[in-house]
Amino acid sequence: MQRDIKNLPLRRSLFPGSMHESLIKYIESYTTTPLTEKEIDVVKNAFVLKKIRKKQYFLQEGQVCKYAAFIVKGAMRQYSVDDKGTEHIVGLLIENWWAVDRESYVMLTPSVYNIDAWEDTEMLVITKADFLNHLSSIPAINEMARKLDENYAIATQKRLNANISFSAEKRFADFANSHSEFLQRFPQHIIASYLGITKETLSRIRHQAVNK
Amino acid sequence: MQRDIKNLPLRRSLFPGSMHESLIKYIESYTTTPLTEKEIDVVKNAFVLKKIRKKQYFLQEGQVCKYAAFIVKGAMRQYSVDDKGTEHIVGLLIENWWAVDRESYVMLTPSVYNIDAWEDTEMLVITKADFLNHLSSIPAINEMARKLDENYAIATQKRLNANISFSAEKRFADFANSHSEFLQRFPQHIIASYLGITKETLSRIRHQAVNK
DNA sequence: CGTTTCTGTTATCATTTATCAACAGATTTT
DNA sequence: AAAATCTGTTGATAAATGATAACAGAAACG
Repeated sequence: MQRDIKNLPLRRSLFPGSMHESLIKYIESYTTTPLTEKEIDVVKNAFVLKKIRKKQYFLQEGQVCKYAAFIVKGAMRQYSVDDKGTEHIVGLLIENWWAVDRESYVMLTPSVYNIDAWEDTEMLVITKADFLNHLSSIPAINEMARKLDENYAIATQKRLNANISFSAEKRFADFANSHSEFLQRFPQHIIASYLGITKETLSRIRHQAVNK
Repeated sequence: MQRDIKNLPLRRSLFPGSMHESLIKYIESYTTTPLTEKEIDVVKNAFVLKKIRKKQYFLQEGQVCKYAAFIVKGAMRQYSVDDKGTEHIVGLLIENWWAVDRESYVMLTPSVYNIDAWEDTEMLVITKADFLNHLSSIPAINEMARKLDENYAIATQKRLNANISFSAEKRFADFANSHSEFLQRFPQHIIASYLGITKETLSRIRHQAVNK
């Protein structure tokens, strides 16, 4: 049985400097105006360390997505489940990505997605309220958030275009080219679902690709 | 032959008040802090009226998308073209929508998409430079831009999830429910392409749906 | 007006992909 | 160590969708 995230204690890091380094680096990679010392402290205090183990839920369908999570270490997947119980992967998430259902987090509506940990995962999480109270006045943070939204919109449109335009074989080839890191972290049936095909079809596609 | 947009003259509206009303209303619908009189003037002067006729290109594959366009009246489509010359519709755009390839506009890279007018169309356009120079200091504009990106990212993810999760029949049913206005503006083969299926398949799906 | 283009339907056949089932090696759990 | 689960493959068959072609009414065009 998977345990629910709400049963786990939140706690602030005992060593505030160590855990947040990758987040600070990440933010600064997205902005022209570097963070001041004060702002770095604000960020470190606003984000809270949370660890979840493999198979544990970060978000379950029907819940409001309370946290946005920056993944420090680990791997997660975001997916919907249809009438027949089949899972459809809409996102694969690893280090230096964000785990959040933006629709639910922003609109405070129940999510149609599940997010769970594929590997033991360490995240830095923040609620919408804490974000608004502590971070929305920091220019670099806003700049990053803007660019993230922009990049996300662009990436999702590309993926959509690939799905309506290309064959399963070409979609996999493109995916293997641009996201080879995922191939090593997730098994084939997860990749297949991400591409919108069955695991059997992907297995055959790969086999054919070898003989070319 | 389709004429290219760059051959057409740009001109500022002779009656600055009349043409920009829908844009001002649109902006204010997205923001909590209303525009000041001065800001309204800045907006009216920054956006330039452009009319294009049916079938004319607003953007061609290979070009950098120089303009972001707010559609005042008319209908457009955004699409890619594959090896075989088949068009794949990635977006259908009508009044109160934006016509722009965000990736190209933001990154200044050549676009992989075409955008053309399906009906005679009136737009208010702005270059990235003019946006940065004149509008980026207006809080309401930034608030709107943020929310637009947010909404766009959410909507595209929904469409992507539908594409990897649902049958063509269900995708069309959902589309007909949530976007009935498009059914009246665009012919079936355009809708089919938007859904990622052929026009023949859509024709059969619709016929089956009647007998249920 | 006649002609052309556009739109939508239907039929036939081909291709792609899904479904179901069985299996084996690897990994995890107990 | 044994049992259970996970992962990937393969075969047989079914279902969904695409490709091609032909056709007819509607709309646009010269």
